[in-house]
Amino acid sequence: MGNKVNISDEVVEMAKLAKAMGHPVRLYILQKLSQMNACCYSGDLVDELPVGRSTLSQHLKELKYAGLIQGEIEPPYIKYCLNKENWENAKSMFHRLFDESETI
Amino acid sequence: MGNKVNISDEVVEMAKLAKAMGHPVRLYILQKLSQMNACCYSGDLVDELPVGRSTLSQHLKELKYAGLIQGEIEPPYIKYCLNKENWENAKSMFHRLFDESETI
DNA sequence: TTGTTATTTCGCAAAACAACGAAATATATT
DNA sequence: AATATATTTCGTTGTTTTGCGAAATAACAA
Repeated sequence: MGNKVNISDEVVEMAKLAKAMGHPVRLYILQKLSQMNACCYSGDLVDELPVGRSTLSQHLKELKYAGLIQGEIEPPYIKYCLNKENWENAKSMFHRLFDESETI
Repeated sequence: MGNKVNISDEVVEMAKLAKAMGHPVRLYILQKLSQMNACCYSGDLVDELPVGRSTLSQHLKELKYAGLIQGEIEPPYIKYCLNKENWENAKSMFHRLFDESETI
């Protein structure tokens, strides 16, 4: 009894993605970037979002850490875009999760 | 300038769902429940997951709070299942997010 | 009533998160 | 060299999360 299962790497990885998506500001950014393959600058975001520069920077850092976005230096700006490969991967993981629930 | 946007209710709601999914134990539970419309008992889970009873209970509480699962009292057990309506809603929100990124 | 089983709530400690302003960095311009 | 712009890092503060064991609850059985 009590044979502990070990949680699969996929579940751990997906939980990390979900956690990164689990804040309104971060999800807003992802939504924005996912629309028509847009990219944006930290300065654009700080103008439209109700958080300060340093706070926004932290959120961007977390999205980067989770692998969902990437920043290209484009002096004097940093251009942020989705990390497409990882985004596609995230998409298929969430797809799998929700499609397993299909009533057959 | 700096006309702050207000983050839509949908984004706030979806962030709440993502947050609830953002822990390996909770995601494991959701995955399990989503497979073939299964339900389970807290006792089953505590046997297979590497957390104590009270900790597991907290995780179940959070999933309930987010609306993703529901518990039916079935003495002496409590049977946990997905909250199908909200699960379908979550599914379509995540779908929308990821499908906006389609390269057209 | 006393005990048993399944689960939750409480109280606590440690860690992580969210937010801010000030200072630092990096790159261009004067 | 000094200044300006865009962004990040640092230090701090208050809040939330995660985890545990002990005690509480709820339903049933002896």
